[in-house]
Amino acid sequence: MGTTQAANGTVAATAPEPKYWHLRTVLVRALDSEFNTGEVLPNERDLSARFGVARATLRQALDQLELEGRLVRRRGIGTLVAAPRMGVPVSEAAEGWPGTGRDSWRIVDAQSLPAPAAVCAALGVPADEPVHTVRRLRMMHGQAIGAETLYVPDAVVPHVPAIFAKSSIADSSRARSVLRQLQRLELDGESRSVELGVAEEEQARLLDRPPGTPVLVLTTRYQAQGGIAAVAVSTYRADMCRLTFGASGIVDVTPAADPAEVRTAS
Amino acid sequence: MGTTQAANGTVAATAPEPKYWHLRTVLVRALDSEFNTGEVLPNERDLSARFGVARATLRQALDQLELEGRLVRRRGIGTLVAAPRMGVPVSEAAEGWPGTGRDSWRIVDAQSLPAPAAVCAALGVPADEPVHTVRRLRMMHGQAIGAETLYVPDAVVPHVPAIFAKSSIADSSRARSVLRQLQRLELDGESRSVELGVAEEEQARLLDRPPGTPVLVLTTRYQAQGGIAAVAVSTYRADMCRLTFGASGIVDVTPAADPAEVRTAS
DNA sequence: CAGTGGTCTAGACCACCAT
DNA sequence: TGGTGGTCTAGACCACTGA
Repeated sequence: MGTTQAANGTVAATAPEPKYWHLRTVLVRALDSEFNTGEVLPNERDLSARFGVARATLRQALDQLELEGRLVRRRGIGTLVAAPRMGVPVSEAAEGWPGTGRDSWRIVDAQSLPAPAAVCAALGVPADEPVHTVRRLRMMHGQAIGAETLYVPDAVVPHVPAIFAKSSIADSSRARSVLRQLQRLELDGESRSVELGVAEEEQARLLDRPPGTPVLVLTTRYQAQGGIAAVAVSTYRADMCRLTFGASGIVDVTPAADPAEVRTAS
Repeated sequence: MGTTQAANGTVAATAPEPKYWHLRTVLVRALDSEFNTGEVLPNERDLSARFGVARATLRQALDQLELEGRLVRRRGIGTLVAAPRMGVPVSEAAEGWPGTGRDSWRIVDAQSLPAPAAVCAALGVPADEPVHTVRRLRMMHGQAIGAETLYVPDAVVPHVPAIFAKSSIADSSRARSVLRQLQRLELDGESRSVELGVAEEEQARLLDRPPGTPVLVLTTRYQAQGGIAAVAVSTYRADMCRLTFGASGIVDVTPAADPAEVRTAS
């Protein structure tokens, strides 16, 4: 019962370990030793019966494992053992100006819109001034693993056709124009930050996940012309990604394996 | 009811938004407009009654907000509005060899132990060879926000007193000796990666949080002497931290404010 | 002690997928 | 159509905090 009763009958003063945490531990061991990537676990009702707990309690344990990227749950299908997370390079060498390196990005669209207040402050533009807002997806192994919104003030890319500037019509050719102009600028440096977030409706849709999905939010400030010329806010699926920074010559500590099995499937 | 009924009476084919997600949206708006950092929300039973949902459903919404770092829940106390996350520098300039910059670290202990298999592989040592294992806490505003385990092979720090080498006795003077030796080495570069994890018992205890707490796992590979000389695995509290990389001259996009209010308060 | 969040239960219904 | 995970409920008890 996850109880605190010691063998001799005295009450231990330690910590009454929650059932769901104990369950998680048991499942971790099982996953490590008895299951392979892509295998289907018994369904939740069977599992909860087998462990003698309520389904809600079992689900609490599965929630943890999913947060850790060890499980993938698919409605109507079952609970699968996830492949190890992929390493996603976000280092200088791999990117430079967004889209420089031969990364796999898929442009969604672009329009001219007022940016969030925090972004405007960083860019040094008035809070209500429209800026080029480019949205694109980071693809890996044929999967959308991240969604990025790039904010670029008009003044930074003056040669973008006038038809596009100030227009709020979503268009992907505008996106290409903005990115081309950006790449001509000399980049002084970048600074990045990472934090945990949850996907709101918009991002969730782009990543093909339900709202509330945990994501790693990567904010990049591109420095050029003596100031911050652009800001990118990228949300990466926390279940699938390990963001890698710095010297690109080095590879991972975590086991390589071949990703894109469970994750890619269907 | 978070229903999908359209105004004209037809059934919309869109998505039946879950109650807990709708609740979260409502609460986010309330937090943004009507609450200040440190304020106490009504208790869960009142809130769930007020919104006409079961307590479990309300808790699902609060779980999301806690994951986003907007709320702090304290058993026996209540649910408080959290301060904005702190920016935690993990850039080259701020660190170099661990402990170089005037960061606030608190040494816990050190011993000689076999490292995890993945770490051994990166260091290029046999899986069962003991390495110096230094544990320390990253402090900020008087709070432990991260716990780090640093792995250093004997060969990299040959001048560490022989009493320490190969000894598995936990000791903080050994830690200082290892760190001193490390800082004398010329550092060629570093590579880092960040992913989402949950705190196991050990880390959870160090961070004064319950097991299962979401953390950002930062893995750093220090390159020196033509190879990887040391590996550090740091776990930062995801609710409190935004990890910042790169050029240290630049500050945050996200609002500064004064952290260390709710978070610091006992 | 009373009040708070944390855990757990047993059951219900829904949305989705394969067949 | 039957099986899966996703949502939601109403209620119970526990662990911790502060007065």
